Amino acid sequence: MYERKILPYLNCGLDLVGEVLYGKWKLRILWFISEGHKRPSELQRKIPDVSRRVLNIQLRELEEHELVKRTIYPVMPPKVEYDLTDFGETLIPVIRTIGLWGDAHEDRLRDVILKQFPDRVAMGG
Amino acid sequence: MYERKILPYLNCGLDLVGEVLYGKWKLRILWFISEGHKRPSELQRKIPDVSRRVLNIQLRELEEHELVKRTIYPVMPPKVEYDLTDFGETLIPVIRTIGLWGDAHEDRLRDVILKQFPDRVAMGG
DNA sequence: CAGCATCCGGAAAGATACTG
DNA sequence: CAGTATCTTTCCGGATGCTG
Repeated sequence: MYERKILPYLNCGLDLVGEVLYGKWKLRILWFISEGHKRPSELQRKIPDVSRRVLNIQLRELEEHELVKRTIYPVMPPKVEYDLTDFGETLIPVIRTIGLWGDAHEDRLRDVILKQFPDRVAMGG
Repeated sequence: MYERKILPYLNCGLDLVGEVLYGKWKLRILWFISEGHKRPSELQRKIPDVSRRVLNIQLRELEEHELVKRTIYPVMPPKVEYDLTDFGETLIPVIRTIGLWGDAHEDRLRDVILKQFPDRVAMGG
């Protein structure tokens, strides 16, 4: 597990949110789990660009931040499911707001992001 | 200027937002600028934990993403002001939503974040 | 005051191989 | 299927010093 550096700057809600949402895939992970409990393999299928290792790390962090909870079924083969906690549920409207803005401005966002990489391809991952 | 790696995964609004908001201080920078145009030195006074170099870099990125615009006054000593663009303005309600959630859950957030660092101090930056 | 150049430490994320 | 351990790359963010 990575250890984030000391955080003396956490003096406003914005920074605190930034802390728990820090991580390249967390928004999408939370979003998918919000659809209903998900198994790790499902999440990876939904987010194929993330490696299993990083997926696990970010799930662990979300778990430590009490946004998701993990249920382990003692069966063979192993089965694990992730759900949102009640706390995590409260975050979903926020993520939804973010996603809606992103969707509403998708074309422009793609433009301004990709103009930095004129030689690179965006889609087709 | 940093160059982010190739981005084949940008296939939903959530990812796109993550891309333009990626950066430790961008939420707060945008938030402060949304109060009205700000000079770099003002921003640094408001966010003392950020170095001038990083502040400039993130301002540049926000500028490239067309969320803020920079006005240079040809005077001596130099004077520069940052404002939100119209595009940037549309993001403010989103940031506000994020901040409100963070404020509403400030205590709990501080708990879950800091329990990872039992030996460290949170405030007083 | 505004901003850039250079150097640098360390965290985030990726690749691979392995265990239960 | 779920998860960890190790190694490596990328690159974010910080410190300092210089220019206009």
